[in-house]
Amino acid sequence: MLGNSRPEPIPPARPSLRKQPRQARSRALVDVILDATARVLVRDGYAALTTNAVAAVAGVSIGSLYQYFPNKDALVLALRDRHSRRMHALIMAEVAHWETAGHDATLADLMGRTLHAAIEAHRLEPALHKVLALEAAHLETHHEEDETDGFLRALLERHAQGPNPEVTVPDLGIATFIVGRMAHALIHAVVLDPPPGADAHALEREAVRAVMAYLTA
Amino acid sequence: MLGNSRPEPIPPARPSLRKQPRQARSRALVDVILDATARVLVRDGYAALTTNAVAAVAGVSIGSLYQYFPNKDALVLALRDRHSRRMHALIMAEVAHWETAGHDATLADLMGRTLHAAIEAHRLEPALHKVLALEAAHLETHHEEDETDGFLRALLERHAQGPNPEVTVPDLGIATFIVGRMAHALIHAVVLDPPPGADAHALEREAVRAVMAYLTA
DNA sequence: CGTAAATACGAGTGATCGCTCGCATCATTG
DNA sequence: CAATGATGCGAGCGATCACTCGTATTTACG
Repeated sequence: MLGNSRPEPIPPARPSLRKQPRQARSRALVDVILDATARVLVRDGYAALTTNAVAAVAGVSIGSLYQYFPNKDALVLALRDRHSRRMHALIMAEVAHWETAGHDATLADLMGRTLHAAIEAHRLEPALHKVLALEAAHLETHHEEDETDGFLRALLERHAQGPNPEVTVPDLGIATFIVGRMAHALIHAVVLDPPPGADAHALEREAVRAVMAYLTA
Repeated sequence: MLGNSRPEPIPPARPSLRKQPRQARSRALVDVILDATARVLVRDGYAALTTNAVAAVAGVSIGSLYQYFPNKDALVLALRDRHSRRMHALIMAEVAHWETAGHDATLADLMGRTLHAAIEAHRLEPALHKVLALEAAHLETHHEEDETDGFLRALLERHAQGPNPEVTVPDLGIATFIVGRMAHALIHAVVLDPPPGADAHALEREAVRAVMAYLTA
């Protein structure tokens, strides 16, 4: 025995949780730490985010923090994951809600509802979302957008077929790409950075109009 | 005399150049330092950007660097300014070029040319532009976008008047906002983050189509 | 050429901060 | 009620890095 009793011989490429919190108190601890991370991030920005500050704001010891997060980036990544999951859940709840109700909506209707749901989801924690989008963009990208793109593509394909297609775009792959980027940018613009004094409803209406105009031009 | 001979009693809010480079060699030095900043930024990212590294890559002393830049942020800000000015100059050269030639182009034509010029400008130093957009977004915003917005608004206004307006959008203020964000996002998507295997020309065409579809829907 | 100003230098300093480690406390299990 | 593992603690280490300051070199200019 060479005395090497490390439980993790090879650190995982994706820095996530170092140790699984088993008991209830430790699970609560992880949540409290992520809450504190969000507060520091929103209040002081990424540059001022130190592990010591997070621990202090969370009211836990720096040692406890490192029981569950291998490094500083893991903290932000975990927070972003939690935030993404919450937004995604919100959107999917909306979508599920329609499907129980009437079917066969027009593309304009579906797109309007989808964008509206996405916009509402962005209003969950807009300040946090803005900081994450602005200052955590250099961290490894996650798959939120991939999922969104899949959803979008399916929606477009469904309405580009049949005898009277509503979607008149030449290339569905490119169209998905363009619409994805457009929608993302417009949602952020409308929710996180609206021009001063503008009406939120009008902005949303125009964002939907922009997407639909492209698809059905 | 209390011996306080500091030339800058109050540090400027905007950290720019600490001292004006007067001689040719010092002007060259500033340029070399900004070049080095760009290289380090592109190669290693913002997190790894240290003033010592920049000085080393530039082949100058750390002391010389601080003769002209009051702090690290000033370095990045100055680089971004230089980069913006170069891009802006490229675009304006294009615009001036049309105006000497024929007039009275259609909106679709003008918008296509404008977006094309912007896209070409983004191809100047795409890697640098990407890093700046992604990792220097938290620094104070500059006025590049304000200028672009002014240009855009003038363009729209010119084509929203008269008996047969090409622009059919309800509110010009909102339209400028929407088009500005759309164009910005699509240009970045097309130049800095195109989907693998996609044709650059097709992407550009669709970007223009998207903008025009919104304006003339 | 002489002198003063401008420029260039780089070792070193002070402060910050990510992270460890040895120990205390709490929960679980038999 | 042990005994064992899980959890929690926080002083402090080690490394990094922005930035200073005293000095050396170069240029401008009469």
